[in-house]
Amino acid sequence: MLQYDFRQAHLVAIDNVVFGYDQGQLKLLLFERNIEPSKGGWSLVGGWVKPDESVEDAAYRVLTNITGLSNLFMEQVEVFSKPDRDPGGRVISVVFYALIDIKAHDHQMVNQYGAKWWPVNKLPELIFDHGVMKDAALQRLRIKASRDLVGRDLLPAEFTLTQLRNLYNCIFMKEFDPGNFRKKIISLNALRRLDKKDLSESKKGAYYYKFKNKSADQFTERIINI
Amino acid sequence: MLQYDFRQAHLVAIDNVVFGYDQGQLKLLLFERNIEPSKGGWSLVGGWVKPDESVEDAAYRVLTNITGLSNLFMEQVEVFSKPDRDPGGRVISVVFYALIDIKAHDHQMVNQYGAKWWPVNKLPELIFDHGVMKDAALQRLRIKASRDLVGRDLLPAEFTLTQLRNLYNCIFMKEFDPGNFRKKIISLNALRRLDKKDLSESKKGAYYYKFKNKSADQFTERIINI
DNA sequence: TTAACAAAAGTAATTATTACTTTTAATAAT
DNA sequence: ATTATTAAAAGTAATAATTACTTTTGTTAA
Repeated sequence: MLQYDFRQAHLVAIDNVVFGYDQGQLKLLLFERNIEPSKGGWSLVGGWVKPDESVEDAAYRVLTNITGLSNLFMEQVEVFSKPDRDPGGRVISVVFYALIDIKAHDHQMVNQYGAKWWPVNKLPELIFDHGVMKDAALQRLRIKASRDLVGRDLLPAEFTLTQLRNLYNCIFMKEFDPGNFRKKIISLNALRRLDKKDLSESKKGAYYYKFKNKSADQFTERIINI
Repeated sequence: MLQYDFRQAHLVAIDNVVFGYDQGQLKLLLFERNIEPSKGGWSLVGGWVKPDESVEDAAYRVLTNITGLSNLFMEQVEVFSKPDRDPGGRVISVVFYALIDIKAHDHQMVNQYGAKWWPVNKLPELIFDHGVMKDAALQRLRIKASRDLVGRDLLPAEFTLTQLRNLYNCIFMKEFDPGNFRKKIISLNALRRLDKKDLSESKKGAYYYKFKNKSADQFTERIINI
């Protein structure tokens, strides 16, 4: 166990880019930092990696502690390790992104930690390199969403194709053609249409859909061309 | 500098998946490990991350030391951090992949370190989780090669379209149609045809091509559909 | 009863992909 | 010299996917 040289050890942290979707907007969960350096600035959802856990376990632990949610979708993004990236000291940070249903998580716990949901296109100034981390995570989310339907973790269980399209509009920051988007999504055969309509947005009403089953949102086929 | 808790520090290493191309084959540079654990097994090109360098700097330093090459193309793949991944102790490893011209590097230095080039489809048993690391790196190489022409770092300066196609065949482990591949590559407008032919493979001879300029292999357009 | 509205369906033009066939330019054999 | 041989290079036609639209539908509110 001790044949390796432990003199050159590093502090390793994780930072989670937590995406949520609410009121037609893609949002990010941010913390108001209450310790120096950069006290008062806004940061991603971070924490230390413990000696006997993987970085994945650390990222998951930190996020479930705050949101009260389990079975979160999380994916590794990239390591940030410039020696001066954190003015408080040399910290290597592994970035993850997570997708969560804003309605489902424990708001009280989030509030108690001083966290707040911000629309991705109206973010406050982020500390350190967290802005770059967010950009990298969004790019990874786009790659994910270009191959798999990402609605399951962000939308309520029952949703309209218009809602799904709006989520994709937010993720890719462009307007998808309603007819073509509908055609493509239905061709994937991953959603089941319910005999129930949302009448709040139009006179005709839009059918509610739900995901068929757990594995049906994993495609090999491309949904969005990026 | 000392407001962070340095009691829970980690050993951080890098492992490079070094791809080369030679004699029509995609190859991997591997080391015969001369320390326990797994002495005698084959490993990726690894090294420790020093206190005041980024993981990118560490990966680059390790590889230039061994090959004598500079200006290497390298890209971060993923962090491997399961507590028991290395039986010698808890080591967090950041994996990179690199593309190098086998003909151009310092063979003597490579040999002196006990390294050897192995065809990717005839690899020896790799130590620890290095096999998984290799798979992840190959997948990243495919994503890269699906958007950018990757020949520049792997092929000699002048090459035929048949050679380039064979490289892509190796990377994607499938046979691309000669006519369609040619059509696609030429349409990218990234190569310049020389008034010179390679007559070793056919009676007619195949024109040599070279890359136009440094930035011409960065496309937004898709080359290969994955 | 009708106007209004977005949902949902349909369409036609364009572009990209695929699976081929034909022609070409050189060498080697006759 | 002529011809056979070879893979390179060019060409083609069918199919599939994408795009930019138009039309129809079902429901509510005026």
